[in-house]
Amino acid sequence: MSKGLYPIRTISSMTGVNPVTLRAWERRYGLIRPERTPKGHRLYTERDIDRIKQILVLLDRGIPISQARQVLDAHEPTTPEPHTGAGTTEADEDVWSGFLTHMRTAASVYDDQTLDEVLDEALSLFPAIQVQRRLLAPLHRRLAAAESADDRAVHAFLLGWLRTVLSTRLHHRSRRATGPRLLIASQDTPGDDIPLLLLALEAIERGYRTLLLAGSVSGEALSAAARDSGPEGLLLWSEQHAPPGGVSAPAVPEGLPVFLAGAAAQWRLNATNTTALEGDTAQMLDGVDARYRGCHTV
Amino acid sequence: MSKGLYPIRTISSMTGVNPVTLRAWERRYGLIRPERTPKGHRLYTERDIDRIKQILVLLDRGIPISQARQVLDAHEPTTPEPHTGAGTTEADEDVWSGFLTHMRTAASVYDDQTLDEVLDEALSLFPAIQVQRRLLAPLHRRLAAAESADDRAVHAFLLGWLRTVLSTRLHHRSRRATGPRLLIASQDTPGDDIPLLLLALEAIERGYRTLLLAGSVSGEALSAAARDSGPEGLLLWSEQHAPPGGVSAPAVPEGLPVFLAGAAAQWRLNATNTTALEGDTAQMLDGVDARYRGCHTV
DNA sequence: ATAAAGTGATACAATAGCTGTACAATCGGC
DNA sequence: GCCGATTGTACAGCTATTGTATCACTTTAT
Repeated sequence: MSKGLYPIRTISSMTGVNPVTLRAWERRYGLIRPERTPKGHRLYTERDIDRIKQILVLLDRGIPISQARQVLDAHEPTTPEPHTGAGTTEADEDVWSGFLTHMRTAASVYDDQTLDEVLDEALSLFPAIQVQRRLLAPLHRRLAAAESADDRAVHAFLLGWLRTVLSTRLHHRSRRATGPRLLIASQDTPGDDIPLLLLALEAIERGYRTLLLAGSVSGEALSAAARDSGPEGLLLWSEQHAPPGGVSAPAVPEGLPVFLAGAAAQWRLNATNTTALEGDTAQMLDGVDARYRGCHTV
Repeated sequence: MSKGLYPIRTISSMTGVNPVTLRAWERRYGLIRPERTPKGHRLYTERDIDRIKQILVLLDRGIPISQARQVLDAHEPTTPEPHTGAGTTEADEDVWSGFLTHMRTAASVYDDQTLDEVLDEALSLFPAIQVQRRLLAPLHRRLAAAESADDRAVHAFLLGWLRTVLSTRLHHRSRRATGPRLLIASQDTPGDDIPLLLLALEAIERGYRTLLLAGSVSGEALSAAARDSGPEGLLLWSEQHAPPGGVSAPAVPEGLPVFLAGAAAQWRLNATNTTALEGDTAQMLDGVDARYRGCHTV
């Protein structure tokens, strides 16, 4: 598998789709979102090419381009053979649990090559956000509660792998976001920052620009960062059941919205402008979205 | 002189690439960095010719010249460049300290975009191993001793960025290695695993296959990993001044060489087959090399 | 010694890319 | 047939990329 980064002209000649059209698809439907060079030129990967070819198949079947995204996201399989275009959700469940089992097996023998391969396969079949929610997040949850020494070793290994994979994605994606700037920080002892990474990735998917401060960040340090990095929101994650500095939020610039996630959502703070986020990653981000709706283009 | 060294005109006629263009590629993208005569004339090796031919293939595939480096780097795991110490000039020193200042400034305003850009520039001028040793490692050292709240916040930010950058490199490179398998682990509280990442990267550069267990790994978990992942060496990093489990090394399979690095190098263990590693990252790996010399192809 | 070739720096032109707006063809519903 | 929505494409006004030309020197080789 040769990993290349192709400019739009190459993609156009390989797929037969006019560059203008490719840009229109991206702008209007977000169908393919290639990476960008620092100056904004699009860089497509092989995966994008596959996706475009899938889209062409859909168009050929008479599916309007505006629907293509939903069809793709709902996992119209790569093998375009399904007699029913309807929801193959049961089959999907099997696919996910297959992936999950495969990955857990690979992890238990410390085989990161296989982990990579399974992830690649999942990403070629499903949109990234689904893979995060339905494969990586459950994978992490499953091993976080490790008991035996064996499991804890596997957990440490998997944590490293997950962190690498997720932070690489974060790094790549974060360049082109344009929405409100969110400072995402954790105040716990570091060690397992995967939930934070998943949260940040979800935020990026929704257009936020994120700045991640994982690990243990003291209240003062957090205040300094909130002052100097000029965020438009502060998302604080903690699994502590009480705020470390008593009942007051960290000192933040006037008017900066603060979101509390994890166990921190239970904190009773007498601060205004503070929102508690509950539920899973997606629901938390819904809460953030609600705060900015109408004020910013997300 | 088994290897030929050719001047630029020869390379140009052999590959069909205009000398001016070759110079531009070198200046703009650091694509090929030939040796130089004392007076500065370029001397290309056969390997450079191969590389140029690969580049021509990439161009033919439609990959823009500005992306060729990334693609090549992703494919060719290691460019062994052992002659390091000799060519260090005063001008180089200035360049490095310029990079360092630039990065520290960028970090202090939480500007990861600029961090990326400076890193790209450094990587276009120097081999990766040099960049690790002379830019990333010092950058990390400089901020690890942060005192003020401001500095600690910046440190947390930089730590995240460094971790992402380093682990991405590690992830990419580790696929091709074929040497002895090293299990690299830390037994400290997690938080700052950058030294471990730097160590693992250096190991990869030298051809080892590495398996990294960062974060706090208990002795039992470590034993389990050492048993199940089938390593040919165990490199243990710790900043604790005494081994957590008393004076015995973690139970490892019979005959498995164990290396101790960091403060752990001072541990007095009554175990055989144990080597203490001192000095900087490169010196530590020299110690590991010595252990395997003649037994394996590194 | 003199010509040929190399060096960095700067500049330039041709091509290609970006965003945003506009427009025309097409399609489904009434 | 009419109307609005959909969708591919065109164009304008910029910016970016990239191969090459040129200049003023320096180095090398005959």
